[in-house]
Amino acid sequence: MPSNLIKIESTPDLVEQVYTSLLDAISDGTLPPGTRIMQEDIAEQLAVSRQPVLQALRLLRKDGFVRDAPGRGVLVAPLDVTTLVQIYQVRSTLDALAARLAARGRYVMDPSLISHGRLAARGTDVQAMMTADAAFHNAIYAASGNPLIAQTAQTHWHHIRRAMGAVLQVSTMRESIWDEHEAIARAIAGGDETQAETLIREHGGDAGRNLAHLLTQALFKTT
Amino acid sequence: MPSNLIKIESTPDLVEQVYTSLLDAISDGTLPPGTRIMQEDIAEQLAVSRQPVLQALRLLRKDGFVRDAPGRGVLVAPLDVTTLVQIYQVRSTLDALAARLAARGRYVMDPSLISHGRLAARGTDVQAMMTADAAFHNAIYAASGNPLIAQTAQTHWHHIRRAMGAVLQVSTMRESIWDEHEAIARAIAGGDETQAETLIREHGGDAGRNLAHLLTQALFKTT
DNA sequence: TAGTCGTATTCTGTATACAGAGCTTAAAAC
DNA sequence: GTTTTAAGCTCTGTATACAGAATACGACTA
Repeated sequence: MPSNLIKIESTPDLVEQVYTSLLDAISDGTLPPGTRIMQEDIAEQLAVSRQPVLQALRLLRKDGFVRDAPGRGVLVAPLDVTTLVQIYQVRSTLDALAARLAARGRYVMDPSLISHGRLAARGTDVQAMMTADAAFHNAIYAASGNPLIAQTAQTHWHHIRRAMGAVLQVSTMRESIWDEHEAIARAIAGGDETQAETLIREHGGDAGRNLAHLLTQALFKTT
Repeated sequence: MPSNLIKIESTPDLVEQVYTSLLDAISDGTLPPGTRIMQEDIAEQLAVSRQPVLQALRLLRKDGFVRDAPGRGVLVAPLDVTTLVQIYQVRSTLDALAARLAARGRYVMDPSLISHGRLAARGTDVQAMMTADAAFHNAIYAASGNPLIAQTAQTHWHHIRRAMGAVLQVSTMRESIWDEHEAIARAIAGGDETQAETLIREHGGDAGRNLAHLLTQALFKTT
């Protein structure tokens, strides 16, 4: 029996659902930093018992999205610039590793990733810009052949998305980053590991400094 | 009231205890790869209910120490060389980042870390060797000022420890690595970021290749 | 009026109870 | 004898129940 059937593995798993639901709410700002989270509230809103909520919160705590408020349950983790800079440091490094590995394999990227990105960058849909950016970087992670990179970066991505949402500035996603992306893709396809690594490291450094700067301003403004 | 009392914060937290207990057992080989884990067994052995065990297993799954065996609960993750190489890739990269940051701060390492390491390397206590090695690298992580690095590396450390246990070879920890360590420490103290990064990257690459090689042999031998 | 003690409420973490899904085994049919 | 089907068992995931800890509020005292 050849059977090219797709494996079925959609176990609903309430914990997983609660996890993604809360993660989305935290990432997109529905649950702002500092919000106190009570298990019972969440459970009621999602129409499940407290049990899956408890477990999901524990996972979120491990990822740094919520933190303990001893005696008062958990809080949505505050957004601070220091943490963001640290995340960017690690992310840029992993990006560099992924780019090097992808270049070693002379990975040729789908050109539509870049053209779509340019298109989004010229528009006003911030959501689309972020999606295109993520797609570009995810392609490199996948090409690296090391799933650990993608997995780690995925978590970072949500943190960054949260910071971006707080900044609200479209300028974060200027179109010139797609020139950088294109250069990176070229270096990878050409097998120039050093060049690819250098370019993506600068790229990440710029993005990190930029976002940190904007976030600082945003936090000052509201204070 | 001056009160120099130590802050009390030892919440026993059964989940945490079960987590570390299981993690230790997996890391040191008490629970070998492929072992089937049943919640009820663990709960009974640790004299807790199934609830904390369930949550601890979920955390371990997120870290990659156990994996789903649909319909049969969870299994201790198998040890395969590919995964180990991937872990070393990420770990080496993070080490390089940490070394660069530490060098930027011209961090001067406690010399006893190295002298103790040399002492351990000359002995036969494998446990002591691994502890000394971990202490050296952790010092660099701490000096980097980026807690995210230490946190991620901590998980990797347990994976590596597991592989080392399977290899059982003392030669893994040859004394010459402490020459490398010393050179790294010197580069960091001298503020030579590039040198520190290069050295620790080679160091990690060597260690990774070496361990992967030994693990391959060990796995073949038992098969 | 201010401070301190006590009580009540609230929320978490753990234990027990329940229901569903999958595997195993045994029996029956071809 | 082999294959298929059905029943029983086992194990997980979720819900409910229970107990402990911390906070907040109110009353009492100085």
